[in-house]
Amino acid sequence: MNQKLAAQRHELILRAVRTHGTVRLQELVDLLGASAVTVRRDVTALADRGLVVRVHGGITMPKHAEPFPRGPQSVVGPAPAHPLVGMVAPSVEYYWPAVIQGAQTAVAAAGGRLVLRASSYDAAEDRRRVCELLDRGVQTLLVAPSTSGRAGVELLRWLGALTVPVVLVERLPPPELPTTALDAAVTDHAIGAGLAVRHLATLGHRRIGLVTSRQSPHSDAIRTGWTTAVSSLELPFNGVPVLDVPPYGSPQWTRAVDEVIDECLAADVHAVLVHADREAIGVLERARDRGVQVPGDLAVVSYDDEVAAASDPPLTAVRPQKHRLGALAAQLALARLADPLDRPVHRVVLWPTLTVRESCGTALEPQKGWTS
Amino acid sequence: MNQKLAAQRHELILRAVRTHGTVRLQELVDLLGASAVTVRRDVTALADRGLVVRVHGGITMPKHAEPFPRGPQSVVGPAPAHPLVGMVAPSVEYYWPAVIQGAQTAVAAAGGRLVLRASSYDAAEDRRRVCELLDRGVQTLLVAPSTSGRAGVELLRWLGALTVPVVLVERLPPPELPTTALDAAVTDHAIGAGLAVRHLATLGHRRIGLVTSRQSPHSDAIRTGWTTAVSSLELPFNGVPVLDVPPYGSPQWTRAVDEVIDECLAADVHAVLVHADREAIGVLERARDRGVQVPGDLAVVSYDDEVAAASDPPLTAVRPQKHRLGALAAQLALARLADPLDRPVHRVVLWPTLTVRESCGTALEPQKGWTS
DNA sequence: TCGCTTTCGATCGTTTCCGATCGTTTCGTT
DNA sequence: AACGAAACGATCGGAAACGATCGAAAGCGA
Repeated sequence: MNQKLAAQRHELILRAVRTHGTVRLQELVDLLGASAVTVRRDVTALADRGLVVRVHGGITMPKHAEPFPRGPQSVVGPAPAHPLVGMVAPSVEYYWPAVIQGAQTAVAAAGGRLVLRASSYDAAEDRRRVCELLDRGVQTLLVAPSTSGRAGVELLRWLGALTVPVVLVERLPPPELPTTALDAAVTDHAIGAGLAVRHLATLGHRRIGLVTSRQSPHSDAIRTGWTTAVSSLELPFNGVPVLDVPPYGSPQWTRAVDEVIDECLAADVHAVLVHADREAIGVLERARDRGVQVPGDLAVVSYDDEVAAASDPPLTAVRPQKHRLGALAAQLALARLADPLDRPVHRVVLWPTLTVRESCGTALEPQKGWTS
Repeated sequence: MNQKLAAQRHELILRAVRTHGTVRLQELVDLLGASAVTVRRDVTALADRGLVVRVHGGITMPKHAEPFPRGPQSVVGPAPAHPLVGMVAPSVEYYWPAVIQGAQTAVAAAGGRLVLRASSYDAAEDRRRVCELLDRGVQTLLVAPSTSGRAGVELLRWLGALTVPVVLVERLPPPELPTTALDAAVTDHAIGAGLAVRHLATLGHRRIGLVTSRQSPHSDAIRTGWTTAVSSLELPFNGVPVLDVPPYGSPQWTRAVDEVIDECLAADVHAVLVHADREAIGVLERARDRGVQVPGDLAVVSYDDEVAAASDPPLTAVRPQKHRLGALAAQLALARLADPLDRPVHRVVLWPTLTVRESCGTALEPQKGWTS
């Protein structure tokens, strides 16, 4: 017929699925006079908003709970005796080993087996790894996918449509997909950053800097946590350095750390939160080389307590509960496996803890000019 | 008939097996008009999901499992032999009985005992009840305190400083106390409201009203959920009534409901989300008295599926998982009791589910044409 | 009018679904 | 226990649907 606006097409699609219950995509093409790819686009848009459900070859109404309050039909046969659980972690070098061990422990405790595939912060590779695991025959999945960009949204959409239960680890569905009904276990890194800021504040610091490493998916949360804590404690922002540094060991590394130390001291900032142990240790090393006293001249809190205890001086560190998080995610998956239908979506948030060591100095020297 | 979508076939198969109890595969071939191998594939897929049970030559209903198939799980570490768990609920008439029962079953399953004290949405009384329970010797507490106002903040601060573990139920610390390190189990009422709005939208409504009851602590969350859903679905706001009504049965009740109905019909709004079953049932009654057809003239979704099934017509309702929530809170408390120090703060969020009944007029008779 | 963004459509390679065939297994009857 | 009929599982090929990419057309602001 003639050109229609997107909103009109959506309305017609909804009307059709409403009256027929299920509609074939080809029928929509005839009905709307638009091309198949356009109809597909419309349909995915509606599905993202939770108004229809995509099936191969067409769409149906969203399926909700049965009107008849029948007894828990739940158990699909008792939970398998030896469940095979798959896991896709974006890295096995940094942060994730502890999470993986936690999941491993929990799965083993339930008499099952965990099969791991490593990915590399890339949506396409994440998907390939998941496919491998499905071929391998896993009954449920723990995934920490890349959620950024269009590919990330696409991946989440795909994960949400799998037939095996999926639990997101340290990830939440992006805001474009508000109704993606996946269980998730995450750490509240913003709270963690807040813990560090508050600790430094109780030690008497008022000007507290922040150093994050580029390309970490948690940096954003840490930055917002730092910001809200600083503002809710009514600490000053202006002049306080907030810096990104390149990866530890890269060519520009030393220069970047020097810059951090210089900017802090120049801005009368004697306390910093540094994201990631490696980077914090690097700051410690460089400070020692240059004769900057830690914690005397500069108090340092590390975010992410991997090797912080072994530094010199030992680093006070925010400790995400990675082992517990992994175990929790595995428990969520196993529980969902035992009751895939009636069980509502679970979203669990763990707080990090703060481990106080020596890099902040226990005592606060009496501040001059302590006002208001 | 001719070609059907996979989802349609699955639906028909489920319907057939539900009405007949057991179906021969050949009957399904005739019913669906598909080849035997296709039917077999469908049946296999359904059996994998646990929806039917395969037998030679056909399928049967899955045998219903025992009501509480949950095994002991997730609680790590030795818990006290017979823990005494205290609980303070703000009401024992509305919403809370199911939560209390859930906590009761979980505590009993762990070999402990639950001691309940009822309060009444008042911070001072909440505190008195907690004190009574502490005198009674409880080892851990489930509390749903009043969090509003200065008294609420004060109460939360006090709860956070108690020596026994405290788990908040359906409450979070107020934003003034962002670091109050209490475990909590809450329902995401905003998501629940979104579910209702989306359901009405798929049924074709674009102007969707909202009726909340005053003085309910959940009303705010429901209102924001309604708002975000309406805006993310690009539904209209202007002219759509958003109303507060006095408690059901109060003197102004009838007048308020009349006003709701009048405003809706005057604004061309034929769908409303009503917070709380009682109020929704009141709307239904008044509509019937006045000759307003439900769902013909006005589709109603109730928030909070207590008695919604028994109304006339039965109400489609958003169902917070109260029983599970209570059980979850109790498990959190027991786990904290077993490991009071290292265990990080746990915040668990449950999504409600939507139970579709008749008050919205699903209206679509899905495909006749098969024998009964 | 130009340039930018958004929206829609055509094409192509890939995936998924469906049906036919064939050999094997299971059930009921003798 | 033996037999035949029905049901089952595996494999293959064709057809439809899907996703990705690119390009054209329309809307919008300067």
